[in-house]
Amino acid sequence: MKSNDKLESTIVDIARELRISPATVSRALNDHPKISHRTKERVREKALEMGYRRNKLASGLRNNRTYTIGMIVPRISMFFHAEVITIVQNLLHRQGYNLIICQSNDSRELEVDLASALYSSRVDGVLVASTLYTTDYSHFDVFVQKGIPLVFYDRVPVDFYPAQMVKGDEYRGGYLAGEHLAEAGCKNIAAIFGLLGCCLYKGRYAGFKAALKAHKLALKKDQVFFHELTHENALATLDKLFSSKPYPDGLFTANDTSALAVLEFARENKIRIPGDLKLIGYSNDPRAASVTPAITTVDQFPGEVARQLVAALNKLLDNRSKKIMEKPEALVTPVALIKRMTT
Amino acid sequence: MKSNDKLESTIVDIARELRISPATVSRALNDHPKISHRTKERVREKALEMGYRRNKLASGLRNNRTYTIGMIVPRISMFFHAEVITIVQNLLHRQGYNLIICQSNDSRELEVDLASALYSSRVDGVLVASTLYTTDYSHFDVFVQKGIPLVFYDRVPVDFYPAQMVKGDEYRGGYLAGEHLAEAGCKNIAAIFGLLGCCLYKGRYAGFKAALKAHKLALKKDQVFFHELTHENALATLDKLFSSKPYPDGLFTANDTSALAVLEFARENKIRIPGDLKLIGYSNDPRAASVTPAITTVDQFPGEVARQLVAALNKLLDNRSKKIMEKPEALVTPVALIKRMTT
DNA sequence: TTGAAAGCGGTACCAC
DNA sequence: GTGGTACCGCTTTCAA
Repeated sequence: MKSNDKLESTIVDIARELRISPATVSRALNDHPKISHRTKERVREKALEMGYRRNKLASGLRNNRTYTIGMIVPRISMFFHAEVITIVQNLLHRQGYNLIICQSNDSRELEVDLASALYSSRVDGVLVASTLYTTDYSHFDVFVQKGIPLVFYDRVPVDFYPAQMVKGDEYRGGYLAGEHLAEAGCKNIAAIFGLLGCCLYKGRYAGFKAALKAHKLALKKDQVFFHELTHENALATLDKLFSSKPYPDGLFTANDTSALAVLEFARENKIRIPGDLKLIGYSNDPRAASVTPAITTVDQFPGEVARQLVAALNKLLDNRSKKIMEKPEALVTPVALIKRMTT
Repeated sequence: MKSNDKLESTIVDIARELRISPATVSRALNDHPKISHRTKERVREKALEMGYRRNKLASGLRNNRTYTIGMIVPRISMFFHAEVITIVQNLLHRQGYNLIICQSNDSRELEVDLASALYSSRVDGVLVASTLYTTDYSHFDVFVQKGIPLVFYDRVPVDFYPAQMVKGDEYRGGYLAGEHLAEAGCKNIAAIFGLLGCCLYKGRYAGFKAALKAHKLALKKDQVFFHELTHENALATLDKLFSSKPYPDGLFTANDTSALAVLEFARENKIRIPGDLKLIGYSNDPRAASVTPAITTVDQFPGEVARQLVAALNKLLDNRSKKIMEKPEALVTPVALIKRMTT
C-alpha cells in the first residue's frame, strides 16, 4: 500500500505518482489536444488504478458549469410527467448531462425550496412544470437574472414571464373533446375542469366551450365544475350532477383520473357508458386504455414535449456561452383525440 | 447600482459591503454561536438584499458534505417506486437533504453511469433499487470503499454484498398468494414470475411453491413461466397456457401489469374471472383496484419501505461521522394480501 | 467576538 | 508539450 490511507485520490496524487504536474494530469483527463498520446495513456491508466473520480464540486466551482440540469415536476407518478422525465433524461444523458429530478407534490412552498436548492447546486439549466397553485413565479427570478436557462412546460405561467415555454395545445385538446361529444349526438353536455388559475384548464375550458358553441350547444353553468381533479372530488361532483334530472348525456373530464372515477360511479349507479353517458378524459393515461370500457381521451404526446423541451434547453445553453439573449417564445406541442369505447 | 455587474454575489461581496471579514459573514450565515446577534442581523439583511445564495459546490468541496442523497430506481413510472421516492423525498427534505432521483431504465449500463455520476457529485449517501439484470454490483464498490452510506432496497443483491438492505418479504408474499389460491379451491394452478436472477422473483417463487406444497398441490413445470413481466410477454404466455386443456383454474402473476394483461386476455377469450380462473397479482398498483373485476394482489407497503430506508440511511450517516462501521444487515418490510374480485 | 489565511480539487492562463 | 500557480466560494483553524 502506498498512500491509500487517504480516501479520495485526486489529480495531485496522480501527478505525484507519475512525477508530472497536476496541470498535465487535468489536461490529459480532459483529452486536451496538446498533450502527448503517451502521457494521456499513462495518466488514464494511473487514474484507473488509483480509482480516481473527478470531483464535480471542484470542477463545477472552477468552471461555472456542472453539466447538471434540474427538473421540477408536480408528481412523478403522473403518467404524463413520468414519460416526459424518462425521455428528457435519456436525451440529456447522451449529451453528457445529469438530471436532478425534483417533485413539488403540487406544493408551492416546496417548489420554492426546490428552486432554491437547484440554484444552490448551480445547475446549468432548469425545466419546470409548476404546481397548480403557482401564480407568483418570483422564485424562478434568480435563474432569469443570472441567465441560467429556464424552460417551463405543461403547466406554464399564465401571465407573462420572461422564460422559454413548451406548452401543450390545450385549447385544441378541449376543442377536440367538445367537438367529438357534439358529433356523437350529445345534447346535454357537462364538464369537469381543474382550477382556471392553471393554464391547462383555462385552455381546455376555452377550447371546449368554443367547440360546443360551434355546434350550437350550450354549456350550462350548473353543468360545469372547477376543482382539483382527484378521484374523490370527481365522485362528489358526480353525486351533485346526478342528483336531479335531466342527466347529462355527455361528459368531459379534464384528466383521466376523473374519467376513471366516472366509470366507477356509473357502474355503481347503473348508468350505461356510452349508452346513457358519453365520456372523454384527458392525458391518455395507460389506465384509460386498460379499463372497461376503454376511455376516449386526449393524447399529449409526452415524447414530443420532451424533445421540444430539450431542444429549447439546448438552444439556451448554446446562447448562454455566446452571451446572446433570445426572446422568450412559447412552443406548442400537438394533441390528438384517441377514440375508444366510452363515446 | 453598486457592483451588481457581477452575476453572483458571494460571501466576500457581503463582507466588503459590510466592512467585515468573509469569515464573519460565513459564521453569521451558519448561525455560529459566537457571532453577535447584531452582526447576524446585518449579514442576513445584506445577504437578502444582494440576492446571495450559498454556493453548494464551494461549501460541499470544503466540507466534504453536500447534503444531497442520490437515488437510483429502475423506472419512476412504476407505482411502487414512485411511492417510495415521494415519501423518501419528503422525509429527507425535512432533514435538510436534497434528493437526486435517477432512473436506470432497467439498463445495467446506465446504472453504472449513474452510480459514477452520483459519486462524482459527492452525494452523502445512495439508495438503490437495481435493475433486473444487475448481478455484478461492483459499480457500487466505490461507495463501500469510501464509507459512503449505501442502502439497497426492493431489488437487492442476491449474493452477499457488504451494504445495508431493506427488502420486502417476498417469500411471504408468494406464500400468501399460493395459500389464497389453494384455499379458494384451485386444483390446477399456474404462475408467471420474472427471471429468477432477481431476488424478488426468487423469493416469491419459493414462497408460492411452499404454499402449494403445504396444501398438497403441485406446481407443474409446464404451468410456470419465468420472463420479464411485460404486458406483451404475459399475453404470449397466456396463449401458450390456454392452447391445450386442461386449463388452469388459478393463476399467480408476480406483478400487476401481467395480471392486467390476464384480464384483457380473459375478456377476449371468454374466460370468466373468477369463475373459470382465479387471479392474483403483485404490488397493489392502483390500476389493479380500478379495473373490473378489481384484482386481488399483494401490497408491498411502499410507505413502510421508504421509512425503513431513510432510517437505515440516517443510521449510516450518523455512524459515518462517528467513524463506526456497522455490520450490514437486511431489514424486511411487511406484505399483505389484498383480497378483491378476481379470487 | 472577529480577522487573516490556508486549503478543499480542479482548471486555465502564462511561461518555457 | 509541459510546468507553475492563481483562483473558483466557502469554512475553519489559529491568533488577536
